[in-house]
Amino acid sequence: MALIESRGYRALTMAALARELRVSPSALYNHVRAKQDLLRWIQDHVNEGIDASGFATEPWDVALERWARSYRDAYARHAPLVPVIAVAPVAGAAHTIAMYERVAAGLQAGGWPAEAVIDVIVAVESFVLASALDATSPPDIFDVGDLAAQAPVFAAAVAARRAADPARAAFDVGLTALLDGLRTRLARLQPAPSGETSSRARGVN
Amino acid sequence: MALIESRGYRALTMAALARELRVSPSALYNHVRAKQDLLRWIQDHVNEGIDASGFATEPWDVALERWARSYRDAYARHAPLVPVIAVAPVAGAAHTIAMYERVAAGLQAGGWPAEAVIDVIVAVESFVLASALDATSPPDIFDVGDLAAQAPVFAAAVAARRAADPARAAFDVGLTALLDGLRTRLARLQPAPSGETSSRARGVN
DNA sequence: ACCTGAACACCGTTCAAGT
DNA sequence: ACCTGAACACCGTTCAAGT
Repeated sequence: MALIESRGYRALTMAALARELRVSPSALYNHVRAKQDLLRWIQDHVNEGIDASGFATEPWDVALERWARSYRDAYARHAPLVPVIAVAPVAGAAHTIAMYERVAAGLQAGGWPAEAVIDVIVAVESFVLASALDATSPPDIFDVGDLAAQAPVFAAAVAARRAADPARAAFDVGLTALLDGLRTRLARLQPAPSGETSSRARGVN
Repeated sequence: MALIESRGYRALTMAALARELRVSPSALYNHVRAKQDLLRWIQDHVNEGIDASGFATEPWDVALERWARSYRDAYARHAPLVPVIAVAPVAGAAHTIAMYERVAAGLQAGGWPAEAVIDVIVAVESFVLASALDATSPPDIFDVGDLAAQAPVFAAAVAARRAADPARAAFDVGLTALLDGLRTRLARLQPAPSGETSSRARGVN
């Protein structure tokens, strides 16, 4: 059905979708209560393609990094869904729930206490989703224009930033820092494990 | 002019604004090229209220934390602007540029190299904006409904999460980790300073 | 159970015409 | 320079009527 959004989200209108399916717009409301339902359906489909496989085999931090990168790349291609996700409840979205189950199980196996698991997921997810949005922003977004004189340090910093993919560079800085900080937090949360370093601790399973 | 959005963003329609100003809708287009202009104007106004004062007096990490908290709280009250910010160029928005100037100057004075400053800002800002969006999400967003059997670990983790303000708890976890990781990165970037600890280093000015 | 066709209540925006 | 009024080209959604 909705495999046909190859023409961007701005064109994803109920009338256009109906035309694609050679059906009248009102017919869609036999399969969907509102457009919001359709977007949640697409979201669940996108989430099915996110790589959460590492949580079954790798240390939690390695798996979390792989998941975060896969998550960001997926939503960089589906940026208009980002504001939807923030509000849409997860109930009924089977693939989405399956993804969260893998992440939660991996974190808990890695030593995170149950009451902290969701906070970690939400924190990483927040950073990931906004970074996906950032990846779609115009490259000249930080050009100060004729106000450069009032912001010399900022303008110079913008000019000094010449990475091939600035949005990815910022994502890398943030993700690395976030993971590093989470490792530190977990290490403080639990007594030092025997033998392994804390960043590689698998915990019980 | 636009001090009158006390009735929420869903009601912020060109027609409603025109009615508020006792003017016809088409008259607005003498002051604004499109609705997007209006939203950027409001954004600049919101940014004026964000606390970036710490960068002139405090160590960079203390100032960054204060800025991030103030930033999140402001946009938790203006969540519909978040998707706009991600795309809207900064040019012409005087207060927004002034804010970035303070942040950039503070980071550079704290020892961050010019070419890394924007990446740090973008990373923190991404996390902040998505957390603001998250703060407006319904509290039952993670209820798995009738799929609980397929996601036992996740469902248990959701149940174990009983903070008074879950969104703020996740924000705290993420911000603390992010700042911690950034301190570590800066310490690795520069040779150990004399006398002070790296987290308190002010650098040159 | 699923469709059509007409209609409704909106959107943002343009443009000729006025003062 | 700034306004009005009418119009345009859309939106998502509802609902009676058909098969």
